Parts: sequence; C-alpha cells; structure tokens
Amino acid sequence: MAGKKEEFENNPVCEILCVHTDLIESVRETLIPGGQVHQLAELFKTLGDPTRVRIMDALAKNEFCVCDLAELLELSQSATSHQLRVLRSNDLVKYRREGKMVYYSLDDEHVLALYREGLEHISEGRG
Amino acid sequence: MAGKKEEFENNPVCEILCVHTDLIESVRETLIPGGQVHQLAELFKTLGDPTRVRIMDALAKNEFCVCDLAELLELSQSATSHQLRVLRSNDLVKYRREGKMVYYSLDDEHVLALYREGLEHISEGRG
DNA sequence: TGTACATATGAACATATAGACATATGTTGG
DNA sequence: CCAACATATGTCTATATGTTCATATGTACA
Repeated sequence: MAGKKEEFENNPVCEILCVHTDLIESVRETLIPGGQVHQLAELFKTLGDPTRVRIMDALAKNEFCVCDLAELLELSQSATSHQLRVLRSNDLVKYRREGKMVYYSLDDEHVLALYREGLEHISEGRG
Repeated sequence: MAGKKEEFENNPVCEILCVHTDLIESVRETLIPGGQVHQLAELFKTLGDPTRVRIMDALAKNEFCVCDLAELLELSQSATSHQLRVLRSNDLVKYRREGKMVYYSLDDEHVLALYREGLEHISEGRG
C-alpha cells in the first residue's frame, strides 16, 4: 500500500498525480505577491455589495452629500455612512467638507473605468 | 412638535432636512435597475476573495487543469473545484474537457481587462 | 465490467459582514 | 457656551460564505 509513486522524483508527498511540474514551476515565479492578492480581493469585495454598487452608480453621475445619497437610494443615514466609510477606506471615493455637509464623489477616473468595465461585462453577457 | 416641515411639499415624512430635491429627482431617472445592481455586485463579489483572485491571476497567465491549479496555489482539490465553480457561474472562466482532465481559462479578453483594471488601481495607490 | 484517476458536489462549521439602533463627533449660528 | 443639524462610529444580530471532509460523477484503460 506504500512506496508506489517513487517512480517520480522524491518530491514532498502529494496526493495529486496529474501535475505538469515544469509549467507550474515557471508560472509560480510570475504569481502576484500575497499582499497584492489581499489588496485586490479587498478592492473587488468592496464593490461586491448591492448597496455599494448603487452608491457608486449614483456617484458616477454626480457628487452627493450623505443625506442626499440616503434619500436618493432610500437608505438609512447610518447604513449610507457605514458603506461610504468602506468605500473611502478602499480609495474608491473621496470627500470634501462644506460646512456641516460632506460631499462624496468617485476617487478618480480610474475608479470610474473599473466600474464601467464591470457594467460592460454584465451587459455583454445578455447577448 | 408636529406639522413643522409643511413648508415643503407633502412628501412622505423624512427625517432628513438637507435634501436637494431637484438634483435627486433628476438623477433618480438615470439609476441602473435593480437587476443590474444585483448582477454587478455578484460579479465584483466573485472577484472579491483572495483564493479566487489567485486563481484568476494564474489563469491570466496560462490555462490550467484543476489539479495543476491546486498544486500551484497550494489549495485542496475540493477548495479549488468549489471556487472554479463560483467563477464559472459568473462567466469569469471557461473550461474544456480533455480526457479525465478539465482545463480552465479566463472567459474572454473582457474579463482579463477587468482584472487588470483592478491591478492598476491598487498599483497606483502605492505611489 | 471493474479499477484508478480527475473532478464535482453535498453537508457542516467557523468566520465575516450588512444593517439597525444608539450615541458620539464635528460644524454653524445664536 | 449651547442648541441644532450633518455625519461618523460602536455594538449587536441575522445572514452569507469559504473551507474541510466525505462522497458522487465522469472518464480511460485493462
């Protein structure tokens, strides 16, 4: 029952047998580092919530203060602020203070491009 | 204590007072429908997991069978297959069968563009 | 047909998170 | 300083989800 796969190299024991070792080794060098994996996942996860998508959609069209966003999207003030905080932490939106009010907008053109790229994907999926 | 905000229209009672009604009404017409909101959130949410990001990253560089992916990313076969299923359901990857093996790759150029757009965002944030 | 391998799926558990509620912070005007 | 308003934040709970373990499906070959 043992010592059956020794016809390969003395690799660390691996249950899987179909591995294309050379390909794996060469691609392994090009994989993005763990830190970037985490950042990238956080970025997409941030966009991966219906409420935040709606906020992004609104901000893609105009700058808004918190209470306008809440009214427009029929959200509570708390929920709106919480989600804006998440978007802010991930550099998806920026804000400027004007008196008591705080106005939010998309952080830059790049964020807008990312959002629209997503929109295109789901649109073409319909054809 | 009551009937204080009747100087506005007889809108449904709203605790918020700072609303820019005209702006909201005009933007409201342009908001994306609920179905698209859901689809878009699902798309981004799918990309919003470290394991799936790593799979996307690998597939952005080469086609892989399941066990190669598992080996390359040091994941269990089950976890790999589960995540590939999620990616497949959201049209982010496609697959082809060859004998016992199933080879996965990115669904199209558009998916790759979306992934790279995300990469650029986190890269520029470093500057 | 039966065995071995590659992949897929089902169930269960631990963790993460969106929103409600209450409250704190920050700003303006008196 | 105090009151009123706009926004932010802490806590809690219900829900969603990633992984593991066990098992099922599918394919090739003897």
